[in-house]
Amino acid sequence: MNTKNIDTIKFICESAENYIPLQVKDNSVQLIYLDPPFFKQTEMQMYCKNEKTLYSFSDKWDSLDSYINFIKDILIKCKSKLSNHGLLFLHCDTSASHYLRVLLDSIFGQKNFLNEVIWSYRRWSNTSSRLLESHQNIFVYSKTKKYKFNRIMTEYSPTTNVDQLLQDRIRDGNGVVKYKKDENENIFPSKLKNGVPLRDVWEIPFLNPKAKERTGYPTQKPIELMSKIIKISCNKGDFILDPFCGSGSMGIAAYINNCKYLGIDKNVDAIKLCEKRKNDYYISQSAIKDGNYQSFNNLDHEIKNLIVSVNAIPIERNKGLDGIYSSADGLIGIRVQRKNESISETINLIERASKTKPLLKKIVIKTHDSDFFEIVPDDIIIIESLEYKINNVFSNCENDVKKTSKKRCGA
Amino acid sequence: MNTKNIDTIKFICESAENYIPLQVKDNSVQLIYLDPPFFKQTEMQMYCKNEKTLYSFSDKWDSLDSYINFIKDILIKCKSKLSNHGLLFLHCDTSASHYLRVLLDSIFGQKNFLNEVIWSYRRWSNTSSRLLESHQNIFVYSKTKKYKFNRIMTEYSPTTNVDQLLQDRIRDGNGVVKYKKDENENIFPSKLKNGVPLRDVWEIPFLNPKAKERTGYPTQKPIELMSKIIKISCNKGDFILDPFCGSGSMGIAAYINNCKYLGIDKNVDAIKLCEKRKNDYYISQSAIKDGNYQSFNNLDHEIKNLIVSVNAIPIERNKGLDGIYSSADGLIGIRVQRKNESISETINLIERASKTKPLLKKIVIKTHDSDFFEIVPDDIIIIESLEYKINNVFSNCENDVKKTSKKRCGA
DNA sequence: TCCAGAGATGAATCCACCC
DNA sequence: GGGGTGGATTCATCTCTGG
Repeated sequence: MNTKNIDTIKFICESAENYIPLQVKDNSVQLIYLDPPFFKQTEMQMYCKNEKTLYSFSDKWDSLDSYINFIKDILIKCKSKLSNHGLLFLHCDTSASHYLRVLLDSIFGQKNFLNEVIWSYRRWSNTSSRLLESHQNIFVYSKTKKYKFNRIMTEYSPTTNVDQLLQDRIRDGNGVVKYKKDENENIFPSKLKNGVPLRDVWEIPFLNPKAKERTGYPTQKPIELMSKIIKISCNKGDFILDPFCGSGSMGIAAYINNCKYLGIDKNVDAIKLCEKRKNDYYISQSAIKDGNYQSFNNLDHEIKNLIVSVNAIPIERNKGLDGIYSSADGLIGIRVQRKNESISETINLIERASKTKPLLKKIVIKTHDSDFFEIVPDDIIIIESLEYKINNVFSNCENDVKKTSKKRCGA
Repeated sequence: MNTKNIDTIKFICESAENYIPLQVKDNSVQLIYLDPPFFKQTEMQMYCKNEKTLYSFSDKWDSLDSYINFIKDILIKCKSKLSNHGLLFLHCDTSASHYLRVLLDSIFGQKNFLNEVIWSYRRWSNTSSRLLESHQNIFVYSKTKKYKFNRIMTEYSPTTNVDQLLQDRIRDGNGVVKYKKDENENIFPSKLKNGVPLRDVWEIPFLNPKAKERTGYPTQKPIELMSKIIKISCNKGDFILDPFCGSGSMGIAAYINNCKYLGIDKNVDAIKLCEKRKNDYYISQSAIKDGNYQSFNNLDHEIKNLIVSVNAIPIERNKGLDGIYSSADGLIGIRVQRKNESISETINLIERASKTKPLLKKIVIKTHDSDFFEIVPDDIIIIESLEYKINNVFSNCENDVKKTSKKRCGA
């Protein structure tokens, strides 16, 4: 039984600063999500082939002041619409986050600051003379101290001590925490724990350029991120206001989470896109996050260590290839012989994997004795692993000693 | 040969704002790391059982203004000491990060902002009606555009397509990137690859209350974090200034990374602790070894891995001996040739170290070419390291090619 | 000094191909 | 045919060069 109602998701083409004061009821909004231009001082644009549309908006400003004043106006108008139980999320990045938060402090009060959420992601990149920017900031403020905040629990860290979860604890006379026991040294099972509270750093994949979820709108946010914000702040039926709705990701998330929603954007193309998406949306599954992708597990720890120790690049995605060594004169492929693999199998695997690859040579690292490969191809070089060689020294020494003692016996 | 010198690590008990203008030379500092009170409006304290000392400092302020003015004074004094190539790192948390960054903008200029580093960690805590705070912010500014920034490369994502790393690409007429091919559809091998630039979000474990590295000082920072900051901004011998040195973690990291260092703190107990930590070689050693800090001491780590991987016992405190293998019939010593060590030095070292030890054989692992040792003692076995052999594969290839072309010439 | 345009780059998704 | 494997692609960043 689908209780969702698409009619509670609305998109309006208007200026937020004009529309909100007139059309939204005071104190009626549970969640305000603001994703304004970030003060990048550039024109944001992207051509969408499917739609044959050039989506664009301007993020160029005369000055920081004019940008801040623009946001200030909207924030003040938003505040009066926010319910006393409601939360406001302002999404920005390092470009102007500090000025925006000073502004938020002045409008909502320092005491109503709740969190700085860090949306952290890994993304394609290029070398640069600074660190690769791979996070955005989301500030969370409430209007009053009576705000609603859904506690979301996450899984325990793998290093958590099991006893902590299973046994009740108590403070002894000296204030030291001990496991609680009765006079017969029986432990007390603890009340059911339900996990660790949600952190303020969120690792959520950035929308990949090839992701189906992509609409072609610049700065599109992942639905997974929007959904997390809703889960914290809203129950079913709550009203969400999104004054810079862009491609409408928050609207889709609102629909999924059974919330009412109003998205506003002054860009006609954006609103057209939102309406289209409302009827036909797609959420990409992150293959790497789900751990479904077997090919990523090719390298176990030992082999990866070995590859890294010789300054080669580990390759996790290809079956017959463990690493690439990048020398001044060309690229060399490496494969390490596996435990249950004969050397001829190893050679076959790397040969197959590198058939189409411009590798100058291929190195096979022999880790143990197995069969003898009579015809080793020209471009294959077999090298014995250090472990293999040292172990051989050890066993040879032992043989020597045995020989010696035999002689002694014989003498 | 140990080039580290503990005398270049200095701790001073003084007020930074008084000491710095008088005692530090203008434009002389490569890295200024500031870890001031965070404006928590509370007394920070922690009782250390071992030392029987209550470490504490006040983070209470009359007003935000008085806090900001205090920091402003220090920042201005620091700026004049910073070299034109230098970097300043200001460590803070959400309490006042925005006001601090506005201040930094005003002193260093918006254009000299480089990064906001997010130090992200998992931490135990009770549930609360907000998200669990689990990050701190570090702002990076330069004094001029001529700053020095060491590019640190990290591993490629496991999902990266190998072909991308192996083949050259080119933009076609429509600006679309394609693999480069000649008229015969032959691909072009790509240039040397060296990884992905370091991100601005750093996942580094928080010092848990039981960690050996813990000194008992509140707000103590992990050496791994300090070391990363140094690696970005400093070369060997560079000068680091730390006006709020606290427990002295940056000093230890400076020592590990061969940098000169001046730490200042007005708290007597803090400076006493720093001095103790500096002289207690064991503490700093354990800090390096116990925390999975592969990054500081790659060689040590690699060698230890190697020793363990062949089921030998690593020897930590002996100059000439890295490991001992215990065979049924006797003991075998192992030493790995160090970077600045000739093979004869390596052999001499292990010979000297094992003079009084009942070793059946000694294994020397050759990592690079140096001198040729004509008379190798009977009980020494020289084995080439994997990295050495892989490096040599290529020069052998080149020799082959040369031989072939010689033949061709001759023909 | 600043801007425009070209060149490089890699995460990870989609999808073609192969057994 | 279906599941696994890997090839090609997209595009937001950064660098560099020339006007």
